Amino acid sequence: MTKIERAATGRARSGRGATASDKDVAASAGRPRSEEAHQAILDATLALLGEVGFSALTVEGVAGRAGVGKATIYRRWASKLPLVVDAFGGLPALEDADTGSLASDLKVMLRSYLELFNKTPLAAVLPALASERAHDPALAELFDPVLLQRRSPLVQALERAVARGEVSADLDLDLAADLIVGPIAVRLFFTGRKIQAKMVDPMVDMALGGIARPR
Amino acid sequence: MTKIERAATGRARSGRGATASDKDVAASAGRPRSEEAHQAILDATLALLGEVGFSALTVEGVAGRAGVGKATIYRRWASKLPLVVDAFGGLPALEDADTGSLASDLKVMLRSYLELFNKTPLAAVLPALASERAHDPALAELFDPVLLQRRSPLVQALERAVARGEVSADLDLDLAADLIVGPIAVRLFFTGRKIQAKMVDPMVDMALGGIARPR
Amino acid sequence: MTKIERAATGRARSGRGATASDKDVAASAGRPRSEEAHQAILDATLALLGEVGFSALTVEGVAGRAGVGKATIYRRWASKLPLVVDAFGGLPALEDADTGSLASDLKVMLRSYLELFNKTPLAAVLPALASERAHDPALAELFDPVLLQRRSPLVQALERAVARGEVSADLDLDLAADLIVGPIAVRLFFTGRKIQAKMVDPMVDMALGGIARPR
Amino acid sequence: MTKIERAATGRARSGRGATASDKDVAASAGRPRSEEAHQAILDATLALLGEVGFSALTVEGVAGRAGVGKATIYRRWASKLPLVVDAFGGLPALEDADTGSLASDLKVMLRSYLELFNKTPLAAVLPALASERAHDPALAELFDPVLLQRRSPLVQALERAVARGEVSADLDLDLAADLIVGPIAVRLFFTGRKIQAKMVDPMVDMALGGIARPR
DNA sequence: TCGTAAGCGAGACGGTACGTCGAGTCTTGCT
DNA sequence: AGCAAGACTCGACGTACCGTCTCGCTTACGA
Repeated sequence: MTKIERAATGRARSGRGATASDKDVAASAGRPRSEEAHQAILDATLALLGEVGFSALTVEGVAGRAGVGKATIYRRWASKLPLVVDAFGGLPALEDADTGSLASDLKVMLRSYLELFNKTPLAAVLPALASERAHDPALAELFDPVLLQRRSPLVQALERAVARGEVSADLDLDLAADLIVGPIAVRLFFTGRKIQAKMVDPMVDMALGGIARPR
Repeated sequence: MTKIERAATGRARSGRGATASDKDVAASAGRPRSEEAHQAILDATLALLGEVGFSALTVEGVAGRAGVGKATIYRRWASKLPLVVDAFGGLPALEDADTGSLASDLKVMLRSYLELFNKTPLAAVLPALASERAHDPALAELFDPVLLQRRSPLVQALERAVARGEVSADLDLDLAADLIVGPIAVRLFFTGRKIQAKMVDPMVDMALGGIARPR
Repeated sequence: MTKIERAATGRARSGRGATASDKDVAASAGRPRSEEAHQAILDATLALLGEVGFSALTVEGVAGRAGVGKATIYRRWASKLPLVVDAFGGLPALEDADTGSLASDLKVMLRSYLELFNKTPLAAVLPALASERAHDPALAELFDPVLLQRRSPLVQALERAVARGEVSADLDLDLAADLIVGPIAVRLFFTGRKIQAKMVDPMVDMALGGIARPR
Repeated sequence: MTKIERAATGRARSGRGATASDKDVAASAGRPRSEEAHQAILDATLALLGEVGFSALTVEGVAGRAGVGKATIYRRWASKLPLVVDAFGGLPALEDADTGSLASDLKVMLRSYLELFNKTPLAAVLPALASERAHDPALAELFDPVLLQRRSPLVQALERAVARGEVSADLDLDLAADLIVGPIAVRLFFTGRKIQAKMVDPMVDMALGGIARPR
């Protein structure tokens, strides 16, 4: 009732006759959720992920660190998993680089991405979420689009290479993307050592040139 | 550690022949540990890993399923992590195949390995352990040798290919191995779909031939 | 306190006549408190007291039942205790009866009071408030005058009996009142059974005549 | 366990020596419950009842004070109510006194009982339990027998008085008992003042002699 | 007649306690 | 000394209310 009136007013104001796209519906009864608390929670989550890792992360700990009641967290996220997915989604992703050649695009992108692994809890979060994904379809639904979006610059670089004729037009781009990041994933998951920036060139070169000696 | 204990116990029980000189003296006062219980615990662990996944696996549950007291588990493993590592170590690994060509070696090996993912909790366990590894150096120490050993057939196949001249002698074999299994790892960790056997050929071909169109 | 406010508001709304001199000045800026909400809250409180009892009574529940925001309750009462005291104060009390003899006065009064126990949440509220009273002096201050007022018809009946010469002039009337209602209190607090109306006569007779056989 | 103790006591009292049929079989699998913890919990409960009262008593507080985990409390009592009933049952009760006359029996008994009100949390616990009793039949079942047993010395004193001819043989002893303790109950529940020892004599005298002036 | 100040329902806020669960340890009596 | 059973302390879980605090709104008064 009130809601309808308000929505109507809003629409009237924006003077866009039938604009179906009104997103701000549903609007508020009661006190609105605190954007401040929201951010404090995500920040605390990332901080603690970096400090104690995923499995030792407790909702209670996040609440304490964020200066927030537990209920305020549970009002927004059903459990620590979607919370971590959301926090993870806020971390920087692959940054596209368009240098004119596939090899150098990839090298620039991967090198700067590797830096993120050393600056953010990314390395701790990724395997943990991957692990939970398997047994929790609801998590998969949250997690997958985030992942997809994060690797899209990689696919774009490959598409540019196709356009340039650097790679064959009937290449399976998805598989190619997996091949490029594969070694990083393997070493991230199964190795303690930090992955060194100088590994990027051999990785990219081998992925592009292949293992087998060209006859 | 656990393996050593098991080996020692096993030896003590079975062969009395050469034993006097053995170093595993100290041996038994009191009742020896039950090999039966040991195996029941590992079996229950694998069964539950498959059913509920790693994060919902509880020591209490394992004890119940194995018909064993909790203390009997803690007497052998310090916590659920080394227990799972041990159980994981009991799963079948890559099986070497020597067919005369690198491509077909790899295809045979990967195809049969993919089958294991569908038959065992491997797919559930690997990412979970990888995730814990990061924040638990003690776990890394247990886990890494197991991993290394499991991929050794892959490296051997590559070494044979070097010997045959199929690949260049100065190839970084470790990196090559990562490149080959990379796409599988990526899809295992970040995808819900089971990896299909028919993906193996394109994967191996792309890894061997490279992404870039040979000029 | 609350009563004073209510009275003041009521007067302010209706009569404008004699008001200038009234002390309840300061009066209104802004919207006056809703008498409707006030009553809805008290009604909801009594209803819920009857349904779920005192300890399961929540302010949130009262607000919900009364169709009122929590703040509207806290604006009027500091907590659920004074609220319940107020609600309790609205329940009917002992009703004086002047029949000419102490015995029959008491029997009439107690009989009709017992009926209230079966029709109102009185039986649930009294022990609860008594229990809180002990550790909450502020509550005592609210509660005691209400109690005193409620039993005054009893004392008046006794005073009439003194005047008539039915009882000795130097009788401790307060103690006598306690003796009369004592058995009801004991049974109310420590017994599940409803107190039956037919118990009233023996109770009063025994209180008046005493336990000991007159020699 | 408490039940067992009570049953045991009962049996011992009824002195049926040879009950071979001991029901407490079932006996031990696993570690037996710690009698030490049991007592520590009851002690902590009584201490806290005295300090903060019933409604501010928390299970968490009891656990902390007793140096015990919460689960250890919940393993024995379903909630704080039965716990408090049990603790209450451990408090001293009316102590029988046989002086040869009803009046002096009662005066001695009540006087020493009043002392308990000042030394134990009795005064805080009784109204609280009475209040909860109403809406919790399970509690009533625990609470009633304890109450009954606690007032039995009073009934016994009355029975002796009947035997002696001090009171009429067809007196309703239960009602008489209620009349005697009635004033104490009323003042306990509805008055802040401690009940003074010197009130005992007038109370007993009025209960025995009656309110009405003997004609 | 209109501004303004308080009241209104709604519901989020930081907290505290709830009752449950599992971790890892300890204590039974038995083997 | 190992075994199954199960109680132990501890600490996190997710829920429910507490009493307080915005929200956007209504409502009456006094300028």
